[in-house]
Amino acid sequence: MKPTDTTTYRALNTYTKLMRAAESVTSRVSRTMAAADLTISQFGVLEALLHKGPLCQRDIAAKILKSTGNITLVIDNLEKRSLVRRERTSVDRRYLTIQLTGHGLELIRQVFTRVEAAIVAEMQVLTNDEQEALGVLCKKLGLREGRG
Amino acid sequence: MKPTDTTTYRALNTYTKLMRAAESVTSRVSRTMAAADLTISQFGVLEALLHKGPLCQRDIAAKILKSTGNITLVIDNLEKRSLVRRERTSVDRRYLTIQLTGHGLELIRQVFTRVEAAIVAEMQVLTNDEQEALGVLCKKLGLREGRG
DNA sequence: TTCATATAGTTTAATATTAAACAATATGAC
DNA sequence: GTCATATTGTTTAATATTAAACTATATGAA
Repeated sequence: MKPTDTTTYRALNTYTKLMRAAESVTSRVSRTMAAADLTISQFGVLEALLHKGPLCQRDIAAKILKSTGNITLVIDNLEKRSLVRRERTSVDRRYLTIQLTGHGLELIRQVFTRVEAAIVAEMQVLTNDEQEALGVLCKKLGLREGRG
Repeated sequence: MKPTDTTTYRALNTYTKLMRAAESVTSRVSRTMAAADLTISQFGVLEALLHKGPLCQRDIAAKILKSTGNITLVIDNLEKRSLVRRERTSVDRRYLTIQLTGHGLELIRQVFTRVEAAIVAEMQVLTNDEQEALGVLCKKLGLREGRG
């Protein structure tokens, strides 16, 4: 094999394994969300609100890496279930502040606890050092430019 | 922090970085596919056919981790563009063998070359050893049971 | 043979997702 | 103030995705 081929081969292999791992872990962890009738996006929004407090839709979109159009729909659906509520900001009337309702807070606390446990369980196949190492490597890959 | 908290904290951190890295890399690499008017799924199907030869839809579904219903649609769309064709197997008439057309083969070869280059570029932020290490860690995470 | 069961692929209904066009509001130059 | 430009969120149209019900075919036991 020429050096270029080796390089390509290694890169493709690593890429494939990264993608498989992410999809595999996501699909298992998301079952916990589905059990509470939450999609991954819905969980992402509620979790952002739980840990960051009230946010405008644009910030939520940036946090969960979805389009603002999509966030409008996700919030619509959460609002129908009274898990969040929209509040127009008085300072800048373009903004909507999204807040958890009491019911929403209660739900996301419960579900987050279970999702957290699922994630911990997933990561237990790696030692502490391996987890740290994986984190460092992933961070390097994520650092490049571009949406995402 | 109690030991349990440290464990949880580390697991959540690693999980988040893994997801971010995967989404980030995917979103950049998929631009190369979009430039050829291929979705990630369409590219996945064509690439599977390129490297594994003709496959039935069930095997394709397993390969790209999508439902068989979805594969039906993806193949429909590729067939409309004359990139693949369906052929009923004579041995077992339930199976459809999906084959690349000449046009499809030509396209996926070109696009795969560009996607490959994009992936190599992404991975160049890591040294060879880091890529190998990442591959090993990801493989461990992907090995658990369950869909995906 | 016949019937129960399994498997491949399709269809349907519900939902998710995006890009792009749009409305409402804000900001800043003049 | 006024107008050009930015920004926030919504809508629309096109597509993607899944689960579940369904059709057609195959397999194997009695």
